[in-house]
Amino acid sequence: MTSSVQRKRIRKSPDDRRAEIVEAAATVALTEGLECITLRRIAEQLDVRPGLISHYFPAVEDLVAEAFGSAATAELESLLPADPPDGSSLNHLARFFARTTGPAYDDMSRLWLNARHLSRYRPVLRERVLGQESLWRGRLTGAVRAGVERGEFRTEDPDLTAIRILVVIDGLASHANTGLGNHPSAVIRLAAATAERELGLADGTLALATEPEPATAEPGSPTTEPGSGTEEQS
Amino acid sequence: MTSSVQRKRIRKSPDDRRAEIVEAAATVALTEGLECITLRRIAEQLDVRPGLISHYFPAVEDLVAEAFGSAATAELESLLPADPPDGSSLNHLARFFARTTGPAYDDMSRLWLNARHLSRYRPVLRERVLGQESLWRGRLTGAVRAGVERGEFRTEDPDLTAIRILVVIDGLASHANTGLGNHPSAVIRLAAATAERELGLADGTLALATEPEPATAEPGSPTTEPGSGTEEQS
DNA sequence: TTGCTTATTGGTCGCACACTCAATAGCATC
DNA sequence: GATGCTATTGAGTGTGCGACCAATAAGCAA
Repeated sequence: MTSSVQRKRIRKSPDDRRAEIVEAAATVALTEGLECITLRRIAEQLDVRPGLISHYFPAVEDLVAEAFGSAATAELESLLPADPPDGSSLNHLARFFARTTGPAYDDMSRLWLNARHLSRYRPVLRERVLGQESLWRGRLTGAVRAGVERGEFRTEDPDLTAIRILVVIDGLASHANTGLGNHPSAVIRLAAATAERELGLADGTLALATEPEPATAEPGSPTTEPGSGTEEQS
Repeated sequence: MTSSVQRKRIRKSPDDRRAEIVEAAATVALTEGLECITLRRIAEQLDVRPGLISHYFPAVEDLVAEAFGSAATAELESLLPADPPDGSSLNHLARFFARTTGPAYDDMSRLWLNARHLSRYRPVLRERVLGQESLWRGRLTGAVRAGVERGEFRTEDPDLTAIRILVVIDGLASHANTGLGNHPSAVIRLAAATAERELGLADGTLALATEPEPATAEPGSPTTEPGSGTEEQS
């Protein structure tokens, strides 16, 4: 299935090539899993030879960690932008929950699950996971704190509140590979409900505000590959 | 480094041998991970040849699923015995939380994480995981319902309550491979606190009742972790 | 003791993996 | 157009995996 004969080798700058490799690996990580990031698989995707991947990443584990970091960072940026758009904090969080509990987040749930398990064997990846965890927690804490300062939320400890919300999200994400659709809506809403309770909001507040949005220039992200369908694992 | 020379082959009944294989696989699953269940690894552990494992489990995936099921069932049985001991429902649950949030449960947390991820690629395992999930949920629901009937707990929907508790436990277990020790006690207590809120109990009710126990022949869990005391950084 | 069933072995095959390194060729520079 | 740097290739190493199967021997029954 490679693109026929290898006609001409294309020579790129190390920076470009490296970025290209990481991007390809991140895509594979999201769609097929971190253990599918192999020299052969990534090389095939980029139509180069496996040796080239080795050249840029002498140890595959480093590429795996980099791929996870890249995918997670990108997701967080689209999920909870560093500079909160002018809308209310409530809308900001509502959009966060709409996304994290919807099917659009399934790949990311799977990736977190994947990374957390693989961390058991891969120290470099584990460090990345820890870094991303504190990044996500910090970002959510910031969003909560901003809402508190605006008078929209009410909580004693924004940090603990963020942790409580994330624990619920992680708990729900645990089932990404086993039973997505069979959850009753009361379960799917668990994360938002937790946030509402923690932040002193009325029930359903964080669920309804998703649609009346002034369109913050966030169309379908171009990085999301729906297809591929090929899944194998020996 | 096998136990010296293969002196004499020992012939066992198929049932015994099969049980022995599953038990060994379950041990490996708990201590090293499900992907370490290989023909060679299990054969080495039992001091037999790999071919023998293949003979009893022509497809390794079946052994992996069986090993997970075996380990999970055993754990559940010790965690929430089917026939609740004569003690109060509150004690029953308190012991459950003491165990699930303590380090004694780390291996099991890792195993669940492992199995849930691996379910992505292994259909047979996925079915087992789904089965165990409903088993655990059912058992916890039963414990909750028993407490409600005794007048010790108060909840509208025991099933939903059980799910909410399990989601928190799963969320906490997500971090089994990436720093469980650095959680502040408020986080470790999250599961019990959720149960207390759900069941209409006062704060700390499910944490204190662990020590004044009439000794129900429950070895192995004297580690009443009051808190790891480590600070956290956001 | 002898014979027979079958649990167990030993060996082999094909595959996928990470990693290494000398040889090659793209391309910017002169 | 020639030159030199180096990004890229091709070929090969060794390991571990699941799966397969004919040969072997353990231990029960006759």
